[in-house]
Parts: sequence; C-alpha cells; structure tokens
Amino acid sequence: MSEDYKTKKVISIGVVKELTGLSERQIRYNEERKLIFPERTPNGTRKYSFSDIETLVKIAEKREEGVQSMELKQELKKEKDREETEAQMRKKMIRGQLNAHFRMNEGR
Amino acid sequence: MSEDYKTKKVISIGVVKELTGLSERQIRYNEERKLIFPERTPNGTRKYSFSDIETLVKIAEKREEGVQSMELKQELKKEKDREETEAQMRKKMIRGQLNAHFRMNEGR
DNA sequence: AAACTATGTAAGCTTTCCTTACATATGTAA
DNA sequence: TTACATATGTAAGGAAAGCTTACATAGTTT
Repeated sequence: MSEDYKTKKVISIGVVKELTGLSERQIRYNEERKLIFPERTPNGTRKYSFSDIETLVKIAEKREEGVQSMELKQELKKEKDREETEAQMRKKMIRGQLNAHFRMNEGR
Repeated sequence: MSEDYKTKKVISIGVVKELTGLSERQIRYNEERKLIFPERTPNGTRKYSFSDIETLVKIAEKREEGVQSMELKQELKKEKDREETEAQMRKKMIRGQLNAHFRMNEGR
C-alpha cells in the first residue's frame, strides 16, 4: 500500500463536490484551465486526490477575490516551485548531515 | 478541511477493488461480517477510507491462512483496543509533561 | 463591438453501484 | 452422514453517478 494518502488519486467528482462545495461544472472547468490534473480510470472517470481538493478550495477563495485563471496558474506554479525547492533543501541538509556523520566516523 | 486523510471515508468500491485486488463481492461480504464499516452517501453508495483498505488487505492475508471471520473479528478488535490504549498513553504522557511544565513555571 | 471568463443547465449515453437471489465448494457440528 | 455455516461467483434489473457536447448568459477585457 503506497502510503501517500494526500496525493493518491482515488476520489470521484461527487465527493469532491461535497467536500469543496463547488459544482461539478466548476470542478471540471478548473481542469480545463489546467489548474488541477485529475487522473482517469480506463473508462474515463476522473479521480482526484485530497491535495487536489485543497487546491480547489484555494482557487475558489482567490476567485472570490476576483483573481482569474491565468494569474491563478502563475500563483500555483510559484507555490509548487517553492514547495519543491524546500523539499530539495531538506534533502541537501540531510545529505550534509550524513556526510558530516561519516566524516566523523571516517577511519573506523 | 478535516486533515485526516487516512480515516476519511471518500473512496468508492471500484477503487477499493483496484487497490486491494479483491472482488466487490468479497469487499461487501467483509462488511456483512462486521469487519469493516464503510459509510453511505444519502443515496446508498458505500464510501471507504484508506484505513478500511488496509484492514481489508490484512483480512485477505489472514483468510489465506485459513483464519475465518469470527476469529478475525476478535483479532481486529484486539488491535483496535491496543491502538486506542496507545493513543491514551500518549495523551497522558503529554498531559504529564504539561503538568510538569506548569509546575516548573508555577509562581511566575 | 467582439472576444474571453466563469458558470448554469439540458440532453443523451456509459459506467458504476446497489440489492436480491441462486449456485457451489469446503469446512464444522449434530 | 445429513445439515448448517463460510466464503465466493455470477446474473438480473434498477438507480445513481459520471461523461461529453452544446447552448445561454452576465461580466470583463481588448
């Protein structure tokens, strides 16, 4: 069992609708504008992750403030980049610590 | 958004089938035997959590070893009790630490 | 004004899910 | 051994959920 409950795409549109309060139309429209990327089962049913749901909620909030798709896309991209950079940083830090560790125990 | 991705019941039976490799028949049967407890939407569609899926996999493994529902129920109950006890313990420990903390800063 | 954005809604169709019921192979108990 | 219990398959018929396409519309941008 894969373990990443947050990003695994297992939720169908009806539940997404429930959890976000958005209409199916709105949910699909956000896909059309390339703001979310559900997967599809072999027969065409869309599957979303909890992460997608969070993104949808953020989008809906922004849109209420008048922000539109193009800008939202920029913002989401920036956010993703930032997250990835942070993940990279963490990785490097761990590697650094490991290196330090092995240098310490070097001539064991 | 509630945060507990592992226990939130959002997955329909088709996906559970995919993820576990069990037949719908088997999945529903385990419910009949009171080994899992999916929720229902207002219209009767079953909704499972990742946690349910993990339970189903455990059940399937045990059954292959010839263990049957009655015993499985006992085992699952024991496991649940154990988990709850552990959660309790953690709570108590935290409370203990908090108490200690406030005793330390007592006459502040 | 023309084009674009965001959303609603309807039609028609396919897929998914539900319940009920019967069949069956094994295992267990009377 | 006959009878019951367990675990699973499968089929029928119906209801719910999902999909695409298309048209309508109120604002916004160009």
